[in-house]
Amino acid sequence: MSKQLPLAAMDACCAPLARDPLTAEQAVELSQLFKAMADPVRLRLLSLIASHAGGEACVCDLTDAFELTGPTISHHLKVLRASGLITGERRGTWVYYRVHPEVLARLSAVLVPAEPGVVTT
Amino acid sequence: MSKQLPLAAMDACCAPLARDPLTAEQAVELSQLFKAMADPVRLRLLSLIASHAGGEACVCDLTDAFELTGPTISHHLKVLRASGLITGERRGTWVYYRVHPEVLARLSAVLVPAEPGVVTT
DNA sequence: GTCGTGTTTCGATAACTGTCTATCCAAGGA
DNA sequence: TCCTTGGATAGACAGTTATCGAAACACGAC
Repeated sequence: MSKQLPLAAMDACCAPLARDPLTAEQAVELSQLFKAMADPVRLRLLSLIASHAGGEACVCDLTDAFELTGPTISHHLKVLRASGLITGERRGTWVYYRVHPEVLARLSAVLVPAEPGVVTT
Repeated sequence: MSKQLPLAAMDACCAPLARDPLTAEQAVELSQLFKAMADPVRLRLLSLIASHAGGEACVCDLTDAFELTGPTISHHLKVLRASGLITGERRGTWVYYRVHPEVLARLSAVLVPAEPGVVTT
């Protein structure tokens, strides 16, 4: 895409939390992602985008789902974008957002608890 | 340590973010969990506890891993406890913490991205 | 070019968060 | 009993964040 995501998202650690202690660096990177999701509005935005048909949604769809002003929605989208969770692309009048599945997958993998049966390769 | 976890953690939604849009309620519950993890220190604490031999760690081990004062560590542990991610138990002189694997598993499941094979149109 | 719709940025304010010091409680040993 | 150690609580401070209204910007239609 363009110039978003110069950052932590892709370098975030992979080993599950419960297998090895996080380094301070990994913890900082991960915490930035979690912080981006630590807001009900942003979680719903993320979910709306991720679950939208075609894998993308325009801001006009998103603002209708909330009782918040446009600027506020834009702010939350910016936070999500800065964290690398989503990307935005302008096509004509509207801006379309889509999620970065790899980042979600990575977070999901990190949170997998230590199951006695699970042997990681 | 009486009864922590009277709350959201166990009711938090299960369907992956990317499959169905979160309701406002689900988003609030999930955001509380993510907020608890949206801090490098708390992430490392969680990781230290989860990855510790026996599945539990005492506070004395945890404080040594940081350059923070005892009360600060205690504060972060309290946040994690209040969110339902960990439980603490006093045994004699020391307090031992362990994670709630179900909560981690649930979060992990929620973050699983939409699988390319499962197309919802 | 101008106009209108949609989106972002700016500036301000209120609320929240992380950290500290000081203090207090619980358990164990002299 | 008193004293020491491990851990939690209380209160305060600085830095950050969420939200808004107003203004500015980008694009398409005309």
